[in-house]
Amino acid sequence: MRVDRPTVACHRAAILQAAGRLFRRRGIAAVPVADITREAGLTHGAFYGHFASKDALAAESCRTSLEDAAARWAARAGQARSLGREPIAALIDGYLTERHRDAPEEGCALAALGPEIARAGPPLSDALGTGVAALAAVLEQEIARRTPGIAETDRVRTALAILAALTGGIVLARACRADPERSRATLAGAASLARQAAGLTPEPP
Amino acid sequence: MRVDRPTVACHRAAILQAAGRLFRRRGIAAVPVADITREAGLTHGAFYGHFASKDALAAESCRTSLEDAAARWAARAGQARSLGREPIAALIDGYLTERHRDAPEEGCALAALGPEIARAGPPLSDALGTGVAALAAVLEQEIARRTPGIAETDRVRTALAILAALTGGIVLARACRADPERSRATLAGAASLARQAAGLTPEPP
DNA sequence: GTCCATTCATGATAGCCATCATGTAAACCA
DNA sequence: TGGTTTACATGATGGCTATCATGAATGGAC
Repeated sequence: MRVDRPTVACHRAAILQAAGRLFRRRGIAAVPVADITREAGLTHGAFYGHFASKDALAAESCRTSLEDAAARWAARAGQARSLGREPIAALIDGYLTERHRDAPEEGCALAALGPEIARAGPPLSDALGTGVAALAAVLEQEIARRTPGIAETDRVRTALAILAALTGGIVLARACRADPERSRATLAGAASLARQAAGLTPEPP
Repeated sequence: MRVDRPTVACHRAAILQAAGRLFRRRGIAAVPVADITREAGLTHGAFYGHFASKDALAAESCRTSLEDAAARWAARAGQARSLGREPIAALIDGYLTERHRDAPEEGCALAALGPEIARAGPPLSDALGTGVAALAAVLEQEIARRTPGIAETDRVRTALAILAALTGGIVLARACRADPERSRATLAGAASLARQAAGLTPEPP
């Protein structure tokens, strides 16, 4: 049974979205193609009409997941600014939450899949590099806005330091999730750290 | 062919060490049991005499990898102190290196396998939690030594913040390894951040 | 020195999974 | 509206891998 053109685009998008969620929750290697298509409302046979291989899907999924995240970051920063709040603090507080820790399928692909993707070959790992650059660019822009005369070296380093604190905070909070108090302390500690890196006060509740 | 008792212990240790290296380089799911035993100088048939399952091996490997790392941290801190150097700075500088970034098989299991292990079931993920606690304990002890009157809450939070910066720094540096300059900037930025968290000066060449 | 338990190697077994082959029905085009 | 193309479903296929079964040979206890 054939379907019309818009539906085809819909199916492709559904596969991509299902893959993004399943990969982030269970890891790329642990998710069979059939699970992805089932989640998208199709069967495994439909897959290879939309993507050349599971690897190709993983690369595209990684790219779009991180680009979407960067777009959300930019939107959140803009919204914070229009409400008179500090944009970088808004990004930090939105990232280092228990909700993000507990729902990797809706969260950052860098924190959920960074090591697995970094080990992979160039098609996949390149997508990760591009995505990291996009996230860092959002932070750099906010840093430049806040400190107009900052040297490029410092701006880049600061953005990457914040990103490292965010990523590490979630990875570590997930790693010690069996000890809820320690896990919460991790989120709080990493948030203070990221604020310090950004030149903000450690605590603003 | 049977072997004597010390050799049996040797074989078991060789499997454990080979597993630790291969898991950290390629990921747990991506390493077949046969590769591990071959690296240990045996064949796949020998495996189940030493470990109940691949999962059991992974859990023990995770535990010993992280406990060894904690012991190395403690040793490095002690050595730094006896040389008149700041122990926490020595740990930070020893961790956030290009060598560590490029040789995950010799490095920290938390940075290499954190997300994969955190997704796993209790036997494995518990080992990760225990290991994180051991690493954090080393940092806490050094923090207490440097700031004797520090409140426990602050000590725990600071230790976890440093650990998050270290972990995130390596994960991020590996994620953008295709851009060497950015990757180096990540290591430098994360190191400054970790020093700040520890209350040290950002830069001591 | 003999016998038995044990350790390892070789060789199944069985399940999972990525990918391909085929058929069908509907969409698109003239 | 009829023919062709296309998207999907069903059903192989082949490779990989965890685990088990068997056998040989040696260490260790008496």
